[in-house]
Amino acid sequence: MSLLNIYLPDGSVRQLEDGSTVFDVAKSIGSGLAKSSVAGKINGKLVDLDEKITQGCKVEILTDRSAEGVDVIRHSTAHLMAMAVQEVFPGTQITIGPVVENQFYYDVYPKPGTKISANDFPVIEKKMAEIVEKNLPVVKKIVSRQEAANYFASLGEKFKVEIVEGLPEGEDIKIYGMDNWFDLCRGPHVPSTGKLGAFKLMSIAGAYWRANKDNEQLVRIYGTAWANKKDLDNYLNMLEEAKKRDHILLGRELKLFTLMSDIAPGAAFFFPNGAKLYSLLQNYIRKKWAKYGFQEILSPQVMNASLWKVSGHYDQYREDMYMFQDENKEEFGIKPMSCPGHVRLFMMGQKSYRDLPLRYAEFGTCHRNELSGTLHGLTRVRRFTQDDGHIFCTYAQVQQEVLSALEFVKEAYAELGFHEVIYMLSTRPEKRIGDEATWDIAENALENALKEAQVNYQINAGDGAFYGPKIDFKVKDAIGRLHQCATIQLDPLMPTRFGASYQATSNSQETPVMIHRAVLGSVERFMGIFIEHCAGHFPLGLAPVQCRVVTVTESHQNYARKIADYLKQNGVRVETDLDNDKLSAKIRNAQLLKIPYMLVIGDKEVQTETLTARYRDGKNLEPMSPENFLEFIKKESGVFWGLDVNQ
RNA sequence: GCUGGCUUAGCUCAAUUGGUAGAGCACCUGAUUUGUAAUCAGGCGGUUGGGGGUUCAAUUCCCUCAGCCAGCUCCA
Repeated sequence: MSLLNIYLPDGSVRQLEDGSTVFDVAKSIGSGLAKSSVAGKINGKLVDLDEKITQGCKVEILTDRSAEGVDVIRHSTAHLMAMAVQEVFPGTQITIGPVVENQFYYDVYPKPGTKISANDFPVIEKKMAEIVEKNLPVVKKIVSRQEAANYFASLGEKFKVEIVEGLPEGEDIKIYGMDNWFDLCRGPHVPSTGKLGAFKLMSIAGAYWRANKDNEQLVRIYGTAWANKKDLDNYLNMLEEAKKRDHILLGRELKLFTLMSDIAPGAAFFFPNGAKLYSLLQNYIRKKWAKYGFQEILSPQVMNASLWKVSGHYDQYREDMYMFQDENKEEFGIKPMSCPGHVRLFMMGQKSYRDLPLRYAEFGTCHRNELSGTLHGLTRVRRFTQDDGHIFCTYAQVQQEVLSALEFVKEAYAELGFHEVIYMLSTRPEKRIGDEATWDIAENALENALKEAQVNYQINAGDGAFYGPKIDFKVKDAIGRLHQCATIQLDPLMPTRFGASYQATSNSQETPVMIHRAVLGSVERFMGIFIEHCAGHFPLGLAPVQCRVVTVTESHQNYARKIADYLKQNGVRVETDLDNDKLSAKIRNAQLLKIPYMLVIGDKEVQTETLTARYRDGKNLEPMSPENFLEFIKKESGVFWGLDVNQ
């Protein structure tokens, strides 16, 4: 018997007997690892624990503590659920059951006349628990295409037969089974059902076979599965927490905005408090524009169809644009984006290499007729305002400009309280225009900028736009959800389509490259994410109302007004509550509005000419003079002080 | 747009098998003058999302349109 050398992720070498499996590797490292292992990787490829190792391969053990390991658990739980559904509802056919973020689903085709609803979840979950209890081994069979087709045909599983027939000829087909129940699958799966158990069925939705509405209507059952009960509970709690933070709910409670979906679906109405937050965010970005060398411009809301024809949007996105004809039957469109207008503005007058890089920025309010089913609160809307910036430059300048844009994003998100940002470089897609040399230059420029900025980034191969590569950003919010906001895109196409040019040192006319970049993405969407991120407890500097003066009795009104006037004149966003309610009621009302500071005014304060500030966490500051409180507010507001134009 | 679920007062929700709607909060008025999350009393408020149908009778059953929610798809 010979020995096999295998390599572990840390680079160390280990020797195992010929015929050993991935599980044996785990055992050789430690019994704890073997116990928590659910699958493995050989040379980067996901495999089952019983997969045989080969000479010189790289082996990785996936435990239930790793993200990939938990996804294996989810996938196995999807199979478990499908098995249970077929036991509870005999005659149901199975199709596919993939893993999605934190969850899994399985599409099933119930026997005609059978209706599966969320009310059936307890029964299905109970059946699943029984199978887990039995700790059935998950067995794998390698069969030929014909064998697989025959097997599923004998069960009347026409969807499975269709999938099998679509697989390439000659390739081995894997089927996984528990007891007498088998499903076609690439795997890997957990070794036995005892590894499962921390799951919950979540929701039910309709779907079509192969996502085509002319095909059979399937029932899609969603569930979530985790390594253990604690992780499951954490996830369910996170969902509960997310519900409480829902920006639509908070938008109403905090009097920020309202949705009048009957008259303006996908477009919000902002109350004064919401409009204040909106303009504070805009002014914050304006300040950054100035710092990073952008000049603010304004472009029209409605432009002739000829513009959209040149830009390509007319052909590509006309259905989603608001188009209309004027009295001369001339066609116009409300802008779905600002880029073409910015290119046209760039083209006005002569441009020289001395003008580059030229950085234009605009709060571009755009309208896109998004499908009704996609609309949601502030995060998916038909009317939105992008903090849109376009840099016109030479290829030689791209790297420096991208680096500067990266700094912009990094700085802004840190200041806005998002401390984890994921950077992704999306490279050339299959369907693309432009020559390979240009793509090389463009991708290298973006990658070099990422390296120079010293940030970790992932590469999303093939996910770039058809005209150029891009850097996308995902920010993590307070409860761990990722949101895509900022973007930096390289675009040599748009300037070319419009024939934009500048005069180079060689006296020739050259086409500039264009960098699209947005930091917030859209003010609306960012606001929605921001509301949920801080659960309505806005940082002092961005709170629409920073403090509310509350009186103990009517006799304190004059002094309270004096305080409020003083703070207001000095740039603090302050309001008063001078009603004859009990102090406790006033505190409660301010608390419900999540106003950062309540300034309590009673006999004590009037006599000593002070105020007692109560923070929304319930703690009082030492009584202080209005002057000292003003200084305190200024300091606490940090970079956000002075953004309010009405101050 | 597609699939499923849903739509009752500003908000959160009630209303037996079909018998033309109630409560709390909010709001308004009055009383109360109060020290850190709800003072008391009275009052206003609804063509039950719009339209159509079945029925002696529809919030309830059916059709249709709109909107909302969860997914799908999409996100220039």
